[in-house]
This record gives sequence, structure tokens and C-alpha cells, in this order.
Amino acid sequence: MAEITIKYLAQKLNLAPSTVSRALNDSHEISDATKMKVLALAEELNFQPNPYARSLREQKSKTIGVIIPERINNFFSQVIDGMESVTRAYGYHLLVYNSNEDTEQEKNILSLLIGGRVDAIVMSISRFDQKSDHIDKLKKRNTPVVFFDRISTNFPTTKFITNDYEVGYQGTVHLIEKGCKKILFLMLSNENSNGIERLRGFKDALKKKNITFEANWVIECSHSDEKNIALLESIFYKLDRPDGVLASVEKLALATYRALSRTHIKIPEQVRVVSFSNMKIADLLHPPLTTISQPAYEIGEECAKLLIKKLTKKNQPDLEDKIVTIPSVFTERESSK
Amino acid sequence: MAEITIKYLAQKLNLAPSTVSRALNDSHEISDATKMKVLALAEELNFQPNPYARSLREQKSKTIGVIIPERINNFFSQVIDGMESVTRAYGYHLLVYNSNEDTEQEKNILSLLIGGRVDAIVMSISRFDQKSDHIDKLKKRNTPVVFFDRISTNFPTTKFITNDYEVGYQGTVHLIEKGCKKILFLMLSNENSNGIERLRGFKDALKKKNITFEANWVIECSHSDEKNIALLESIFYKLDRPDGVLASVEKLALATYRALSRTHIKIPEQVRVVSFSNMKIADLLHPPLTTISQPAYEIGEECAKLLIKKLTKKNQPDLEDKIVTIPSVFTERESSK
DNA sequence: TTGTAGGCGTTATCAT
DNA sequence: ATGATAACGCCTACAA
Repeated sequence: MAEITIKYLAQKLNLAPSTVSRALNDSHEISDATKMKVLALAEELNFQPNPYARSLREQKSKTIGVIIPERINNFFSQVIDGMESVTRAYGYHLLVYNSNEDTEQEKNILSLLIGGRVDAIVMSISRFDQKSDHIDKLKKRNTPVVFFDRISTNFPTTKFITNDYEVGYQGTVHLIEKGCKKILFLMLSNENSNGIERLRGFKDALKKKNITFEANWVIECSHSDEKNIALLESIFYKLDRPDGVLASVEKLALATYRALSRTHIKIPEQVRVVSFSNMKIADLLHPPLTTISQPAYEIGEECAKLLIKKLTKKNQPDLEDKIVTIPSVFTERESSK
Repeated sequence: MAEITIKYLAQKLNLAPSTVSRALNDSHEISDATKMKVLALAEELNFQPNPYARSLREQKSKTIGVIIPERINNFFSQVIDGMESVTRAYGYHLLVYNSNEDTEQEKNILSLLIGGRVDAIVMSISRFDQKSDHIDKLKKRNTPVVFFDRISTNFPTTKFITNDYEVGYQGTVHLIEKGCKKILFLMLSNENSNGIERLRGFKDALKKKNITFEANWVIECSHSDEKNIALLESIFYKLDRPDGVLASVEKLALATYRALSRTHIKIPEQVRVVSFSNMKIADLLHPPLTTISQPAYEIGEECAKLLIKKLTKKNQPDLEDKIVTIPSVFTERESSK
């Protein structure tokens, strides 16, 4: 760890440590002359104050803990990029953890953080329907917490999500207006809050457009690509096959592409596809995929801004218990032309 | 931050803080009886030692700084996942920063870290040919540093890369043996060390197979997908078009797919494609893409293991100045059948 | 304007 | 087996 300390600088300059400290912090009660001297030496020796001594003294770490359920996922990467863009400007650091969609790991990570290692936590929880005892513990400590995307509904704090319902509705209406009459809604079996809202939008759109919803239009997929592809192939192989697909998760749109390719069914001529996705290369697929993408970077920025405000300003009230919705972006491409 | 301290526990139990500390650290010079008592209360009150007090005292942070040039990139996500899998097992934390391919930012991040905030640094530098003054500063402090993928050749430490040359060679031989006679090598214009090695492998493979290399087979692409696609379209539109493509970067393979799709040229019948890529969905493309993928997770694990060893064992020598090569994996799929 | 002293929470050293 | 004390590096009352 570091070697050059305030004490050392003080000694070199024949000053008291407190004077050096004040000079470094640009206190008004230090003469310009000594300020210069101190700053010059600090610069020369590349002095960096020991962050842990400072944290201990000030009772804050200038660090924010981030817990995501998955790292290999553009959405979460973009969110963190958004957060980092604001936290770094304020001298805050990001400790990032991957819970691997596992409540147990989530719990462990949380227990690492409540010791004061971080001043605040941003998280997207690993499962929707979990018991949230471990999250509730956070309430006792007064570490501010913010949720995004996969939110804990019970825990009273600010949560950032996107307008899943509306955009599910919008995507469905789009498919119907392009002529689709039998639309599949693809979702993962252990679906979370987002998927449920999206499905609600889907159903309401059908109703609005006077299309009778049938239960078997909702396809619960697994986490295995191969299985999903096989399942979809079998569905599309039938004569009365669907003519539209709304995929609530990116990987299911890709499975659809593969299945349709194998069965030689054309997109969008025979089946139109719309998917929730934050994939950068949606427009490089064949055909380019119509997407509903979440404002990931912006969600990250908002989470960070809120916490920075809470942490840096005096007398901030507790984070409001509310849900903030940031709209997703619908981008029409050839897959639903 | 935290409220429950060792001192508080000591007071509750009518013990000295030092005794409590020793009990918590399972010292052999504490009676089982008091150990029990202490542990029980600590458990009950959910005591977590203040990490910053400990860091200050022990002169180590149990934190490793990670600097990557880009977050929205499966390769780096996988690397970090690999690192986290080992660091967490040893109680180490990861502070992650994105330099956004910008040397200036990289410099700033580095200066944040040398204050003792981290016990070690893992980084993949933002550019190949940069002046590395800011990195050299690390030498003065004795913070261990490890590089991976985009390495600083001058800085004496252990570096982890993959066998770019060999696998570039292998991919090219594969294309030739499938019948390709005119193969394009696609690379980004501001290429880094990896790309150069891959190109070397490409050229040597041609020579070995008695195919005369022509300078215009190397296509320098830009960072704009649209431009790249247009460029490739123009190349493939000609009569004497190439019959093979080796893309040194994933995005260029995707541009190739798009260009070939637009010009109605079939993969692999008319053009075979092989690409360096860590994309999870290579097998869901149309057609599935033959890839050379870097052992990202493993690279992360190795970086972390090395540092953990250096940090946790006594009397470790400086990190050896050497390059460790972990082989990439060649996966043949339909795009080069 | 500058110096002195104490303490943030922990652990190691030296007593008892 | 346990207690008292000092120190890690920093900042902030309080003193001068």
C-alpha cells in the first residue's frame, strides 16, 4: 500500500500534519504561500491520501456496491456504464458483484457489504418471488439501497424500471397492425416482474384489437437454447402455425430465428418477430430484428444520481418509496415489416 | 456506515476490546467459554468488522482494481466473471473501472488506485501503441499489476494472452483446406497487439499452403458498422470475389454476414467465414458461425489466482516478467463447412 | 495562520 | 486467559 503520508510531507516541509492536511483540502485558513509549497511537494511525490484512513475518519467510503444477477448481458453492462459515468465524476467508486441468479450468493454478497464497505447499494435481484429476508436486513442498517429492473416490491425505496406493460402492449399492437392474427408470447419459465408486466400488455393489446387470446399462445421456455429451438420448431412445423412472435427475452428471439431458419419459414413474410433486447447487433441479424430496448445507460445514470444526491447533500430524507419508470425504445426493423 | 463495533461488543460482555478481537479471530489464547459468548453476541447483532479500520491497521485492502477498455463486450465480462469466481472465495473484492478505450481516463483511474485503495491491479490497456508513462508510475509503488489480452509489452510483469498467432494460422489453414483460394483478413484500423499476431498467423498459413498473399486481402475496417458493410458489399460485388473471410474481430464477421446477405451470396457455399469471437450466440446466427474464441473466463481465473497467491502468501517474489499463453478454442460450425 | 491532541475501529505487543 | 496501550493515516476541535 501507500508509503507517502501527510505526516511525511509535513516532516519534509517542517510543518504540522494538520497544516498539510488543511492545505491539501484547500482550507481558507492557510496562507497561499504554504498552500503552494504543500501542493508542489504533494504533486512531485505523487501523493495520494490513504482512502481507508479517510474512510475510517469520515465514516464514509465513497464507494457504492453494485449487485447484478448476470454479467454477460449487455443490459447490465450498459447500466453499470451509466452509473460509472456519474459516480466517477463525484469521486465515487464501484464495487461490482455478480450474484449469478442465485439468492444464496446474493445473500452472501449483501452480508459482505453491510459492514460499512459501501455507502450505498444498487441492485437488481436474482429472482422475483424470493423471500427477501436478507434484503430486509438492509433496513436495519441505514445503508441506502436502490433497485432497478428486477425490483423487490416490498422493500420501501426508490426503484427504477421501464414501462414494460406499455411497451409490451405497443409491440403487440404493432404485430397486429402488420397483419398478425396468431401471436406467440415467449417467456422464460421462472419469469420475473418484468415478464409478467410484458405479458399483461400483450394480453390487453389482443383484447383491445378484438383478438381472442388463447392460453397456448404463451410459451414457457427453458434456459436451454437447444430445447427452446426444438420446442419452437415443433410449434412452427404445424399447419396452423403462428404468424407473429413477441419474445420477452432476447435469447428467445434468437431461438426463434434459428427454429424458423431450420423449418424454412421466412421472417417477416410468414412470421413477424418483435423482441425485448438490448443487443447491439440487432440490426446485423438476418433479418434485422425489431426490438424493444430498455434505456439501460439512463437507468444506471438515474440510480447513481439519486444516490449521489442522497450521499453528498446534507439532511437528505430517506429515499422515497416509489417506482420510477423510464420508457423503453421501440425500434422497427425488417423482422416485423 | 456500521454502528456495532468491537468496542461495543466488549462493553456488552464486560471484556476488553482486544479480547473480543482475538475471540473473533479465533485466537488460541482465548478460552472456549468466552469465544462462545463473543461469537454468539456477534452473530446475534450481525456484527461485521469495519473493513476500513482493518485495512488501515493491516495495510491491505483485500481489494483488487480491474481496468478494462470496454464493458459492453462479452470477452471482458467473462474475464471478470472468472476473476470474481476466485477472488470472492478468498474474501477479495473487485473495484471495476471502464477506461472507455481512452488513455486519459486510464491515467486518471490509475491515479485513483495508487493511493492504496487496492492491493493489486488487473488491466487490459486501452491502446497498443500508447506512451506508457502512467503505467510506469506503478513500478515505483509496489502494487502488483497483471495485464491480460491488451498488454503493455514494456512493463515487467506477468501477462496473460491467448495464442493469437497459432490460432490465426489454424483458422486460415482450415479455410484453405475447405477449398478457399482467396481469403480476406478483416481487421480494425487501429489494431492492437492481438490483431497483429493474428495477421502474422494468417500470412504464414498462406505461405505454408503455397498461396500467394496479396496486400489487398487485408481489409482495414473502421468502427462504423454501416461503412464496413458498404465496403464489404463493394468488394463482394465484384466478379473475382473472395471465397473466404477471416475476421479478427467479432463485429467484422457480423458486418460480413450482413454484406453477403445483401448481395445474396451464400455462406458457406460461396464464401466461408471464420471469426475471432466470444459471442454466446455464434451458433444461433444464420448460418452458425465458425469461431475462434478466447478462453476469457480462464484468463480471468488465472489473473486472479496469480495475484491472490502473491498477496496471501508470505515472502512472494515479484511477479515474473513473462507472457503466459492460454489457448483459444476453435469451433467449426456451418459458416465454414 | 499554524500547531497539538484525540479519535475513527482494528489488531499486535506487552503486560498482568 | 485476559487487559491496557499504541499505532495504522487522516481530519477537526481547540490552543497558541
